[in-house]
Amino acid sequence: MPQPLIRPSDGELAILRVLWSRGLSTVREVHDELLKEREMGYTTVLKLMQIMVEKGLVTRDESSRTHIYQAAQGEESTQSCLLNDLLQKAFEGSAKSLVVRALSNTKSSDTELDEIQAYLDLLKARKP
Amino acid sequence: MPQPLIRPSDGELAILRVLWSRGLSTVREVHDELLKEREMGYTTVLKLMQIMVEKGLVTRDESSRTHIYQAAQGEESTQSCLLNDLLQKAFEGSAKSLVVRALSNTKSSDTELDEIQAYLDLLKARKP
DNA sequence: AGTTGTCAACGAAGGGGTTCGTATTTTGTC
DNA sequence: GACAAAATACGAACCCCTTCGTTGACAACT
Repeated sequence: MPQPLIRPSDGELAILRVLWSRGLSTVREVHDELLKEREMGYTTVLKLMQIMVEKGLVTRDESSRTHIYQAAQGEESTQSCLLNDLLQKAFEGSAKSLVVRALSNTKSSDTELDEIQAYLDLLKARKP
Repeated sequence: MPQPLIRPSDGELAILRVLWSRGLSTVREVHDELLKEREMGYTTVLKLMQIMVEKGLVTRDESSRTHIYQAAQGEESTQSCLLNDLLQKAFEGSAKSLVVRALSNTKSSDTELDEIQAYLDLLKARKP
């Protein structure tokens, strides 16, 4: 069976972002990283990460005094989860609508457009 | 200046969906529509819509006894708002990542892929 | 006129997320 | 060993969202 795939809250997502980019990390390391974006207490991050353990969003190694955390689900899986949620709730399940809206929204570079194009071609080629 | 553009919650979004598709509606009409999807009390919808008035998500005509509501912001603006939010929080602002993830996620029909393709071409053509 | 039905308004309660202060335990230093 | 620093654990508080029961006003019907 596939993973449970839990939809993280905003605060949890901020922590996951740090874990994805840093890999194995302590609470202090995550806190230091988050401080670069906004002010928040150390225990706030700690509490959040403890809850995330219970939810299964992260795992931790408790063998040493300072616990070491890591994300339990990958960045791509989580992105898919959040995207699917938004897709159903705001786009009636139409991926096309979502993609077009996303493209019209932001100024993408030519390079990016080309990469999307390439991916589209790949998808089409795969079809029978 | 552009509209404030408020990010609706899940419950609010469900109501907005009804208002977008129905146009001017009473609380009862919205409630009846939502009942098709899931069970919920009339006053629950009423309360939500009252709060949405305060937030500016909907407007209402109170001239008659049964108030008549309508969405204050368009569907597309709201989609953009939600999409931008997700873009920043889960995709580091990269529209390309988001689009690719969305495409890889869902089985889009050939027709849809073609439409996306056409939109891509349009975007490219607009570039200098 | 009285009863029944519909509606808006209000308040309260519960759950989840976020924040942080405090207490406790462990580690390291003098 | 005493003291300071660092980490975890715990619990409380707050806010937002959601849900609904109750109340009071208005309307319609008999």
